[in-house]
Amino acid sequence: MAPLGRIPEATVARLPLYLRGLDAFPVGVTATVSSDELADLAGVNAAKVRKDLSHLGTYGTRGVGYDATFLRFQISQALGVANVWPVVVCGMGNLGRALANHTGFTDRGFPVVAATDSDPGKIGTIVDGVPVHAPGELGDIVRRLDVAIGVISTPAEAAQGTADALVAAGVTSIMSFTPTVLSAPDEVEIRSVDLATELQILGFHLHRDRIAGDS
Amino acid sequence: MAPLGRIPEATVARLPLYLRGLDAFPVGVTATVSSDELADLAGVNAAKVRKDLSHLGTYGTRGVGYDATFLRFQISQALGVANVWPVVVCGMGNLGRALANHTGFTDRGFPVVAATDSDPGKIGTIVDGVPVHAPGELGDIVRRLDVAIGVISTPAEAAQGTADALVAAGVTSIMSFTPTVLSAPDEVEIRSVDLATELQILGFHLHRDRIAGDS
DNA sequence: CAATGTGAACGGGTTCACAGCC
DNA sequence: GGCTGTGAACCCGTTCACATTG
Repeated sequence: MAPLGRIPEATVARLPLYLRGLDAFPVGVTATVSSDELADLAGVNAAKVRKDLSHLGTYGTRGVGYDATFLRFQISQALGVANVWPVVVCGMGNLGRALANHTGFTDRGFPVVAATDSDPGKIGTIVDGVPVHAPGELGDIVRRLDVAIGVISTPAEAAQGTADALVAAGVTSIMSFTPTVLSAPDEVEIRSVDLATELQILGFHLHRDRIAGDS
Repeated sequence: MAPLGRIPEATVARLPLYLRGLDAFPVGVTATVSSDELADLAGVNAAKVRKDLSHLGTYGTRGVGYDATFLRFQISQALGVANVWPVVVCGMGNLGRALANHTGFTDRGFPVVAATDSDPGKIGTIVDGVPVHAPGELGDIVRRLDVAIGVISTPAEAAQGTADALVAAGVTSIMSFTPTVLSAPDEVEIRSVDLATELQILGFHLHRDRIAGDS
C-alpha cells in the first residue's frame, strides 16, 4: 500500500542491519524469515522490524513471514546498493591506511580509488593498491575518478581545509574521523565518527556505576 | 537547582562536544562563554546547550553567560574525566593497530595497555609500545592491568567469542568495530561502530538525490 | 538589557495491541 | 493458529518563547 513514501531516517539507518542479517540465508534457496528472527539477526526488536519494512512496502505474508530472497532484493533496492560510489581517503596516517585497506568498503560498493596526504614521502606512492596524491590535487582526483564520498582522516587542523576542498570539487557526502566541527553548505551530508567521544560516553557510564556501587 | 538528577542519554553524548569546544578558551584565563558561542563551537544550537547544561546544575549567570573554566570543570566532573580507564584492543589488524596507536585515546584518559591477536607471529611482540598477547590470555590481562574497556577489532567470526571472553573477565564496556550483533548481559554496555553501515547510509542519500535529480 | 533557565508545545521514533489475512 | 501491518499511546528529545535575574 505504501510503495515509496518518505523513509524515516531512523529506518534508513537500520536497513543495512537487516541486509546484514539476511546474509544468514543462503542465496538461491527459498526461505522464510519472521520479523522475530530478523529482529534477532539485526539486534533490534520485532515491532521495529515490521514498522521499518512497512515503509518500503507490504512484502510479507501474514501468518508466514517474509521471503528472504525477495526481502533482500527490496531492501537493496531501497538503499540503492547496486550503485558503486568511489571513495577518496584524505589523510593516510594510521587510521587512513586502515580505512583505505578495509575490505568491508570495496565489498559493499565503496571502492577506495585514491588517497591524499601532505607527507612528500608518501605522495606518488601506492599504498595497498591505493595511489597517494598531494592534497592540492583533490579537485582533479574527484573529477577524474568520479569520487562520490570523501573520508577525512587528517590531523584535526587540516580537517576543515580538506572539507572545503572536497566541497569545492563537488563532493556532497563526507565521513569524518576528526574531533572537530566541520562547516559546509546544507546540501552536504556529513557523518562524523569521533572515537574518543565514543570512549568518553562509555567512561561516563563506568563513572556512574562506580559511584552508584558505593552504597 | 538540579545538582544531579538523571542526565538524559542525549545530553551525555553531547557533553564531550562541549568539553572539546571549551578547548578554544585558554586555561587559567577568566573568560565568559554564552550558550550561543558554545553552540557554534560544538556544532549544535543554543537552546540545546542551555537545556543540556541545566541538567548538570545552574552554572551560568543571567545576562552574562558561563565562566569557561568553571564550566569546563563541572562538565569534566559530570563525565568523570578525571578517571583513567585502561583499554585492551582485541585484534591487531590494520584497524586495531591504528586504534592502539591513536593518540586521542591516551590523551583523554583511555590508555591502551595491551592488545590481543591470534597470529602467532604477533604474539609476544610489542607494537607501538603496546604488548600483544594471545587471545587466551585476555582474562589474565584484564585482571592484571585492571582493564575497564575492551575494543573489538577482530575479524567478524571472532567477535562474539572475544566479547564473551571480555565479559567473563569482568569487562562491562565494549566498543566494537565488527559488523555483527553481539550478545551480552544487560549490564554490559556495547557501543558499535560499523564503518560500512555508515557509508551505506551516505550511499542511500546519494541514491535518493540521484533519483530526485532526474526531474 | 542581555542571556540564562525552564515550562509548554511540538515532533519523531518506539512500543503496544489488535484487527486482518494466510 | 500464527504472523504481518498499522493505528493509537507513549516516550524522549528538540524547539520555542518568555519570565527571571545579574
